[in-house]
Amino acid sequence: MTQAASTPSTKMNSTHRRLLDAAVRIFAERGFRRTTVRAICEAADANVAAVNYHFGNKAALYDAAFDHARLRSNEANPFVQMDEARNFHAKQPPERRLYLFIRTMLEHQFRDGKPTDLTRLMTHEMMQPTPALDRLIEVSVRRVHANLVQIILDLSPKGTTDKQAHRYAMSVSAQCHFHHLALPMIQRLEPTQRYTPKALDDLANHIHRFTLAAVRGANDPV
Amino acid sequence: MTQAASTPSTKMNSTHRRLLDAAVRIFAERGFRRTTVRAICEAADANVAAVNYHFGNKAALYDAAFDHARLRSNEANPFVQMDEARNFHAKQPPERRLYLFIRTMLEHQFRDGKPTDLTRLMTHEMMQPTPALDRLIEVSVRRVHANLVQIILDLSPKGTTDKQAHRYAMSVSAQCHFHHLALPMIQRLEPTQRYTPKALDDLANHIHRFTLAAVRGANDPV
DNA sequence: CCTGGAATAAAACACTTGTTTGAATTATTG
DNA sequence: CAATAATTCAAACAAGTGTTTTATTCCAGG
Repeated sequence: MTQAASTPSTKMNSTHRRLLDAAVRIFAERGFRRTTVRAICEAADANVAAVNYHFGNKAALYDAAFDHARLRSNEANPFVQMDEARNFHAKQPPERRLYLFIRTMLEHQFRDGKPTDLTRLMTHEMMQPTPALDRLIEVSVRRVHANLVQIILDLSPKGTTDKQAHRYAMSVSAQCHFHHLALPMIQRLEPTQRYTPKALDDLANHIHRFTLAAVRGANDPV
Repeated sequence: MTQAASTPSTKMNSTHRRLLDAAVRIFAERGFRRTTVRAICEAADANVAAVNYHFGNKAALYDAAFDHARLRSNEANPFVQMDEARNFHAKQPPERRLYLFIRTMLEHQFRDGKPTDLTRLMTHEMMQPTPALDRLIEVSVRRVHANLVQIILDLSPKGTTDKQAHRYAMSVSAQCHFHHLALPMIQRLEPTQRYTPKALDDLANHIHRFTLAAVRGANDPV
């Protein structure tokens, strides 16, 4: 019989985990449609039937891989869970919180100079959304966005509306996400561009200053 | 025999053009991998063999469709060719040129409230680049980016380096492109968000003010 | 050791999909 | 009109792919 899908990670079979790891990596690389279960099984050193035995089918494996990537990413760097970061830094001035937000976001997206598996999976979801995207948004994106809006509100003049703050938040998110969303274009436009820790630092500083000047400058009258 | 690939548009066969139109639409919708030549032929009311007869194979049809979309887009709105817009507005003050740049970019990307076919094709290229991306960049993106950098330089204080201007330009492009690159996420985060002409107008104004305040504000010391 | 279920493996199945073939049809041209 | 080329079409091919089947191996618990 097929193994239960929600088996706790502790009693996971070895091939179960190997399949999951390979799936994350290859799905992130090629997206759902372009990856074959045979490629995953080969990478996981497992038989072709293993996917259906352990997960039911390819789609279920994809969902499991997405969740696995999200959990693994949070384990690797719990600080990156934005809602915790918010509490952690609640006492800091909003300028500082904005910087930490930007910096954390960028570090979450790039690792060893290239987008993380989770980031790549999410980017693929932008092109062909699946239920995994809805889950990710409800579980993480919505709270992160709310935190950003709050930071913006905290450093905006009184009377700033939620709608205005939302727009500013979008401009910040845009600057943070653009670099992985448009990576192929950026790389071709500026081949020397790198995403080393140092470069991410510079980038975070740029976005921070850019945003701070904008928010402190003119206010949208609308 | 197969029809020459570079047949001038004037003597294009009828099914040739129908295939191209259908290809643009469906490739834009689903990307290269997920669209089948059968789907295209059905939409074009042509036989399955028509693709190979008129274009050689699926990949060549894709390339042709990409070029077709680019040319058609330029024909539909020649003002949108940024390098022409630059000459056209060379006499305007840089603030005005920045606004026109942003506005034109947004209008180029959204049509009737949703991304244009060319924009969708380009977004797919972000996920799985093909030679079509390199062509697009050399033929259009590079010049557009250079124009933006020049605008930034024109409204920055003296002593602003190209590297700084490049960073500012990236922040502007990010804000312009984010809305179609991350559309599925934005729609789920803010379901009321629309991209009507009026909304694009507001958005352009926001990005314009945001950027202007940032550029006029602090300068990156790096 | 024996046994029964869990896990793995090899093979095959059913279906999709890009491509080709070869005949039929239509258009062009001398 | 005749003939030659261009185009369309139905059918089939070959390769790839998700999934299933069936048999075999592995391995705890009796």
